[in-house]
Amino acid sequence: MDTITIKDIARALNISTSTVSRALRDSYEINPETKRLVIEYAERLNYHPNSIALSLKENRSRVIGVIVPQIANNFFSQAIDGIEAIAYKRGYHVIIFQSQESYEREVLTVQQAVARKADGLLISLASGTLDVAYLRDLQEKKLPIVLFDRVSKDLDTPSVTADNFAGAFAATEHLIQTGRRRIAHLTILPHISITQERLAGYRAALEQYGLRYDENLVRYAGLGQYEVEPLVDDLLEQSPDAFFSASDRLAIGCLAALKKRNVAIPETVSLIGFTNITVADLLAPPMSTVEQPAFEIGQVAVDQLISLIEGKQKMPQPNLIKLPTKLMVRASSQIG
Amino acid sequence: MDTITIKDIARALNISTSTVSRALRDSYEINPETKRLVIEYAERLNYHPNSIALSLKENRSRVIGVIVPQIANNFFSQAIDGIEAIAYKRGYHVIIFQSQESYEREVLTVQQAVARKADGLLISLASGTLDVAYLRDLQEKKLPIVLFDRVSKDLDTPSVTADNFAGAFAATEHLIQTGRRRIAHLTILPHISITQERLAGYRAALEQYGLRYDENLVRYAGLGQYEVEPLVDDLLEQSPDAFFSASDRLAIGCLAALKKRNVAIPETVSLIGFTNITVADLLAPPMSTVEQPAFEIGQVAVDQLISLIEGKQKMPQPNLIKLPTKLMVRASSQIG
DNA sequence: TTGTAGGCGTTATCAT
DNA sequence: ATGATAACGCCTACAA
Repeated sequence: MDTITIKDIARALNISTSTVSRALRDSYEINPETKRLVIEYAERLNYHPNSIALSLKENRSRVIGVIVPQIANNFFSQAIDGIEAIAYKRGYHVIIFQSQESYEREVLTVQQAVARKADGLLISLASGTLDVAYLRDLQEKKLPIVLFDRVSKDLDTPSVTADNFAGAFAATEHLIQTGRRRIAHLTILPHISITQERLAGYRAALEQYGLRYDENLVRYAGLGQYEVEPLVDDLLEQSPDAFFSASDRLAIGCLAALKKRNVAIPETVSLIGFTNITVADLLAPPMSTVEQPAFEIGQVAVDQLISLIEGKQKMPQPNLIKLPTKLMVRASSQIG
Repeated sequence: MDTITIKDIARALNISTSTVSRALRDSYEINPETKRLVIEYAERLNYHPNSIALSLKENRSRVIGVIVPQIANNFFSQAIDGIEAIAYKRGYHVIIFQSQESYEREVLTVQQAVARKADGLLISLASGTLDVAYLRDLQEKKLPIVLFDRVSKDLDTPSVTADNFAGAFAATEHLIQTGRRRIAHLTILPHISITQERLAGYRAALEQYGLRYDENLVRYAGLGQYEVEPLVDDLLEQSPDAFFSASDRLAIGCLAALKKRNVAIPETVSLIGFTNITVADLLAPPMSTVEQPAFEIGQVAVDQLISLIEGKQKMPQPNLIKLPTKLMVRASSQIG
């Protein structure tokens, strides 16, 4: 694509590039007449400064690298929405990378983001990532990094998540208060941060209400499409009277499995809902949800990152920012 | 972030930057010993060439600008997934922009993408976009552009969509074949390409089966959250015996409205389904779907774009590429 | 086989 | 008020 540069303007107007540059930047030490001439001509030719040249000169790209396990996921696409909205307003653009839940790909894409000279990184860790040493290295090289959603306590950097503990507590408590006693918990990969926080919330609620924690009522689903059904079958053998699922995908899979088996339990299913679609309203019987503020998590995370990048970290922010979840009770019937 | 450059290596090894450059690019005209030295040292320091400097030099960024109405949308996030996957493999990165369904924002973001020196643009038009003249201008300046999903016949450039006509035809035909005669069509904004294609498919199917097209059975929903219910009410006054909805959002909204009103029609609802979630399986009564290949649309579109960028447009490709949809019959009962 | 110089587009510094 | 020059990091003629 042919573009016009400051040189073209200089040549056409028989002045030097420095004058053009100054005129365009509205320097005070320039003849108003020259200024007018330059600006008019530039507008007529639709001149825009070459941001690549600027990046090279200023040694910063105004690009934020975002690394997520996968884009095609309600939670992450909403988070990216929030990220893009704020980044745009503050003069940054967003390059998206997918780690595909793989540690190796994550390392590669982070390298790529660094090679692209991203000014900072916004990362939600892949489920395969157990070791964040490679991020610590980058941090020591002064690369601003902010984690969101899937965070790690092994990296001392601002991290933004939903309050998964409180959300899981509220969900479990709700089920207990409507009379359930054997609450099954269907969740995702055991070692990632959000799973552990949710599990802790679930356990805390059980404990507070004097219910015993039974690990037979907990199942961890991998990433496969067809993993949910057998797990639900497993859990059914424990005769639960409620399900608490840790994600949309699991909740829907769980409901589908129950429906297929014609089991009457789902009246009591609850889940961490990432979306605000009205699907939950449609499901019969209805299901309560815990809504995660995905959009806001993205916004806060990118705000943190830009503060780091621009060295504005004014007040010493708490390192782990937890955004509130919201329990949405769609329907509930007392039992027992 | 402090990075090491070719200069650092040159200084450390007491050679010139050109030698370092050549050694790293594995030039044949270089002393194997020097080469080894340079490469070893570079690896030890984890040297990576500055892609911004490269972009400036080569006058290309290896960045693809993607402009979508919104990211947090099943269809678009799946398409972006496909785009990112292919782009990554071919050495490109993806910068995401949202037009928020607004023409003005679209123009702005396209400008930004151009200012960012994107090598090419992948655009799904905002519903507010009626005039693509500004894109034609860019095209004349040799900027490669590919449209996908929401395309425009006013721009002569490769365009990739689902075969909306065939999909709508199949959906309507399915409903007719199971005995419906008054098929309501709930669709989106009237002027965008996909709406028109779907409407045409709907009409063609009616015609083929000797049913009269009745515009009272068609309603156009805007972008608002709460627009669907009143439209459904409207349609109910026409006593339809089936619904054909043009999107997930509409189908779900429609089902929810029907359920709320305790209307027994939904047994026959069908929709263009963008997702492969099992929600459809859960809904009672079940609903058939027409699946759109969002991921593949993204893949094909970016492939087209990269071909344009790299000037490889070997065979004169057909300008409008339509990818097949798939009718998924979840359940159907004959009536009448 | 290696070094020197120029240029990609821009701006800051130092003249004039 | 304006111009010449150098520099950001890299590559590549051209020279040695």
